[in-house]
Amino acid sequence: MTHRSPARGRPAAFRRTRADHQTEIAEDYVELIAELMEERGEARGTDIAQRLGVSNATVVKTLKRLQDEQLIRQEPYRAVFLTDAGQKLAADGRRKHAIVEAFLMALGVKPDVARIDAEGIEHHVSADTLDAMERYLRHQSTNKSD
Amino acid sequence: MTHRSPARGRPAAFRRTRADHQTEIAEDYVELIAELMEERGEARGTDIAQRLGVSNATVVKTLKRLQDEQLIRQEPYRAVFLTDAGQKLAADGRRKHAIVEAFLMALGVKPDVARIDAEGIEHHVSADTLDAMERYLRHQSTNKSD
DNA sequence: AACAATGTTTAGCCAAAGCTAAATAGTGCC
DNA sequence: GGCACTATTTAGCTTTGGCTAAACATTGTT
Ligand SMILES: [Mn+2]
Ligand SMILES: [Mn+2]
Ligand SMILES: [Mn+2]
Ligand SMILES: [Mn+2]
Repeated sequence: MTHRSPARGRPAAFRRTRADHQTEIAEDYVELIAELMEERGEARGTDIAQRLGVSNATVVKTLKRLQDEQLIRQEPYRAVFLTDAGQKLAADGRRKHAIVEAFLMALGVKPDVARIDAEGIEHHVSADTLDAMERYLRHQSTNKSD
Repeated sequence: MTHRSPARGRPAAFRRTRADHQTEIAEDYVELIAELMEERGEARGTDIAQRLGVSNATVVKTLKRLQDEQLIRQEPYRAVFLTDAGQKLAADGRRKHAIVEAFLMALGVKPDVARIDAEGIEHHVSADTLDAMERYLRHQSTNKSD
C-alpha cells in the first residue's frame, strides 16, 4: 500500500533542492572558467565577476572556497585553473546545460528566454529527466514533419 | 548584427537565477501552508518543518520574515494563515508546480523523480516556458496514439 | 628607475537559511 | 486547580553569498 498521504516523500524533494543549491555555484563557476579558457586562453577573476554580474570581492571569496574544495588552483594576481575534479565537473555541467537549453528551444521557447531559464533549471535536473530531454531531442529531430 | 559574443546576456541569466532563489522559499512555504489548510484545516509550524525536512527553529524564523513581508499572519502558539497576497502567491505556485510535474511525467520521467525535480525546477520556469509545457501537455493528450 | 594608473585583494559589513540546546508557554490529567 | 508533559519559541552559533570602501600589487609610461 504505497502512496498513502500526499506528504510522503515531500521532505526528500525539498532536501534534494537544498542540496542542488549548495553545488550550484561551484558548477556555474567551473563551467564559466572552462568557457573563458576556451574563448580567451585564460580565466581571470574579473571576467568571472563580469559574466556573473557580481562584484570582484564576491568572486575572490568564492574562488577561495573552490580552491579549498580542490576544484580550482590559483595564485594571487594570476589566472585561475581547473583541477581534474574541476574539469570533470565543468564538463558535466556544460553537457547538462547544453541539453536543457536545447530542449527548451525545441519545446518552442524563444532562445533568449531559454538561455535564462536554463541557467537555473540545469541544477535541478536528474539523470532521468536529462535522459527524457535527450530522447525528446532525438525523436523530434527524427520526424521534422510535425 | 545581434549575438556577437557568447557572453552577451549571460549576467542577466545569472541575476534572474539569483532572484528566483530569493523568492523560492516564500513560494514553497505559502504553497505548503495552503496544502496543509486544505488537508487538515490548519497549518502549524511543526507540520511545515516536518514536510520541509527542516528544524522547528528554522521555520519559526522564516515565518517571521514572511509575516514582515505580509504573506502570512500568525500569533504565538497558533496556526498560520495566508494573507491575500499569500493566497495569490500560493495559487500561482501550485499552478506552476502542477504544470511542471505533469509535464515531466508526460515527458516520460518516473513519478517519484518528477516530483523531486519539479520541486526545484518550478522556481526557474518563466511564463513562456510554462506556456510551452502546457502546449505540450494539451498536444500530447490530444493524440494519445503515439 | 620612479610614479601614476589600473587591477586585485583584504577588511568589514549584512541578510538568509540552516542547526542545537535552553527557556517558556499550553494542554491535559488527576 | 495544580502539575507534569509536550509543543513552541528564543538564544546563540555557523556557513554562504552578497556588498562597498580601503589597501595593496602590477604594469606601463616617461
Ligand atoms: Mn551552467
Ligand atoms: Mn546555472
Ligand atoms: Mn519548490
Ligand atoms: Mn534553484
